[in-house]
Amino acid sequence: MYAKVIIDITHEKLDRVFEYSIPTELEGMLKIGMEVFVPFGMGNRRIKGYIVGFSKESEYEPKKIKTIEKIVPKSVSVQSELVALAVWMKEQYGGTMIQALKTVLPIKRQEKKKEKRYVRRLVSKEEGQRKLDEFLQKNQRARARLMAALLDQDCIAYDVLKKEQKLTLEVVQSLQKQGILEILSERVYRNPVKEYQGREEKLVLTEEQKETVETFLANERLGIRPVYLLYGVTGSGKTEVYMEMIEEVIKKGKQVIVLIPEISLTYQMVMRFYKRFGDRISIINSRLSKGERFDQMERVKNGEVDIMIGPRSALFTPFDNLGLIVVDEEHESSYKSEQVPRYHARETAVFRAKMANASVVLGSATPSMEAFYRCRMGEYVLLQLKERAAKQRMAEVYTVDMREELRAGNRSILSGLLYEKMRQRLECGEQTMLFLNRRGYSGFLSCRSCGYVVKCPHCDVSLSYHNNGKMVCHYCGYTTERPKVCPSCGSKHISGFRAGTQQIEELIRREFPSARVLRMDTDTTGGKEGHEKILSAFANGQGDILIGTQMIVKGHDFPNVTLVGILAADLSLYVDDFRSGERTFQLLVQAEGRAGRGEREGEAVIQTYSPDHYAIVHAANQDYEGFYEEEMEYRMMAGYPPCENLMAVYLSAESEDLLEKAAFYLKEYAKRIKNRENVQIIGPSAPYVGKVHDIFRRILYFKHQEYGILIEVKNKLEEYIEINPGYQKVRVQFDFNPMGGF
DNA sequence: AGCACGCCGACT
DNA sequence: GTCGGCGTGCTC
Repeated sequence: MYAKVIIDITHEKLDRVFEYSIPTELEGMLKIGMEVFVPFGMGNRRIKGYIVGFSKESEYEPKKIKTIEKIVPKSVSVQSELVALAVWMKEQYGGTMIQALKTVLPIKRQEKKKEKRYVRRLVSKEEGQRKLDEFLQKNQRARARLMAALLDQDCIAYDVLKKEQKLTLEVVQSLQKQGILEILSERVYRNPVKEYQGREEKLVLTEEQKETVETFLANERLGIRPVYLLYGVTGSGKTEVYMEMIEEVIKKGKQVIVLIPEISLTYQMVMRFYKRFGDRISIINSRLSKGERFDQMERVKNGEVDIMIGPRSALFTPFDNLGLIVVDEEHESSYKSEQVPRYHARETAVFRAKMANASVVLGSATPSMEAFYRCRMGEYVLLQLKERAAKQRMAEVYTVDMREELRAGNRSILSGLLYEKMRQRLECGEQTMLFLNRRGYSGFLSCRSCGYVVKCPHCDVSLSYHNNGKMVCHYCGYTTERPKVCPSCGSKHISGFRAGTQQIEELIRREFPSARVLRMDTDTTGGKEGHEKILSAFANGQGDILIGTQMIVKGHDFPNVTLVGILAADLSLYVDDFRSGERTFQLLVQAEGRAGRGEREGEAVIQTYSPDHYAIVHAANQDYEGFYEEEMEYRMMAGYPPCENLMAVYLSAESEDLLEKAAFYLKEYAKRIKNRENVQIIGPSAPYVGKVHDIFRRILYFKHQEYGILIEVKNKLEEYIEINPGYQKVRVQFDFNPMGGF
């Protein structure tokens, strides 16, 4: 029996499994995920490693195989659980073991050890110069390089030296011995939760909320820990329900992970948890530096934390007694990783919870087709909140057919109805949100005469027009001047499509000169702080109208908003993707849900060119189940998830020729292996964006009812690619049940 | 990452 | 010749 071990040294070259034999005294005691000490290298240094698998036969020369020394004392089982999770992820989503392990154990000792080392010169410039001459004379080139660098700059980061001057630690240490320099290390500890404003008094739950919590608690008492789908309309107080459940779980000494989509990690949300649970919570987000994240993980390991809140990576928090995982807004596409392994945090949460015997609560006002389907199949338990927490009515929704507006002679972006309603709001001092749906759309520049569209020369997408007169590629950042005449036909009639948030802002300012207008999109707001500022300004009543894209739909509660206008509701409908209907429905319902959260009732106006599309009709009626049924029919007919499973294979290469060959042969190979299982193969096709950064891309799709069959196909293809040298220069990635990731 | 091996210039 | 420093390659 041999064990496959990953060595705990962070280095590309060592990023693979090493085989070790198992001594008799450890036979039967070793499990996947355990930490063991192994002899490594010619000096047989004792190094920690992780067991990731076993095999009867060795693939390596048997006489060179060494033996595992022992199990690391009190090696926590947490990590073993996470390594097992990585094994599962590798199998489910493709990629290498290292990639999976790195996802699951993102910041291990590396950060601790690194602590960011600096090298500082101790001797005077003159002394240094003398040393430099001495090194040069002795032909000690590496030392001379180091000395020269230190004369140039008194204090330099060690990794910079290593990279730019190609120096090794040994060289630095020899100068340290001579007293020429010192090695410093720096460590900052910062808790991202800044202020503390006293405890929040527990809100009184509504009957519905109580019932929901009671169901959870009853199961909990019986030790039944299923996956719940908490389907609650917008404003029904799902967070209150989570907090109630969380409190119960941590009372029993267990820990909780709360996943939230990156964009809704608002200050407001964090403070709610903080007020309720104090500093036993920890938050990670992408703005945190690696060191800060490491500190948070240290707090977890020291048992200082019961609740971890964060985006999908928070799922890998090393709790050793996990009791509950909450996935808020489970339908959000940000739960799907865009890097290998392309895991879905919802599914992965369900698996981790199963391993740890914990519950899962998925929450959404517009559940994903997957989650609701699983409820219908009896796999998940449905918990429902049909009413808003303060009994407010849902917004009254009006649909405006923009084609009719045009026929009636209105060429404005605003329909007559929306204009009129906005005017009323301004009069009575209530707020309006204008939501621009521009998913899969950017403000491109086109020629009215010949139809030419200005495109990026490196990527297969149209360039976006920015206010400063520049054209920018959103994929590679390529920037160019806005052409004055059409590069193709020379016509002067080349102009932008007037539908960006900027254009809308200008129009609104013209139409309502007295209104205070705020705008929020990626261009205007410098990162998260900027968003926060604009949102809280609007919440504080420092604006009458807020214009924005997807982002304004999330997070903040705006009690004074009584009107939501949705512009170009159907723009997201015609994206080439089987989820476009679902995504449109979700966007619209979430946007409608912003209206009427306070005391006054809300209204929403949907402007669309396809008022009869079922996604828009059901969104206007705020009828989730109606939408679900109809969407499900389509998915069933077309064989899309969740009825069947879909595996996308993304291929990319610099040479289009090579790429096409690679795709062709991969398909041919797949045909040979899959026949007995009746797997449907589609493609290869060029994706919506066929070229990025001068790298060409193709997609192959595999469809089958059984996820397991697709995994088999994946494993075979991975093997084929590994063996076949023709794929050296072709990147291949697998994406199961994709969410538009290529 | 760390260790050995082999190469190369400098010094005795 | 030998010694010490430096670059390279390997680690089950």
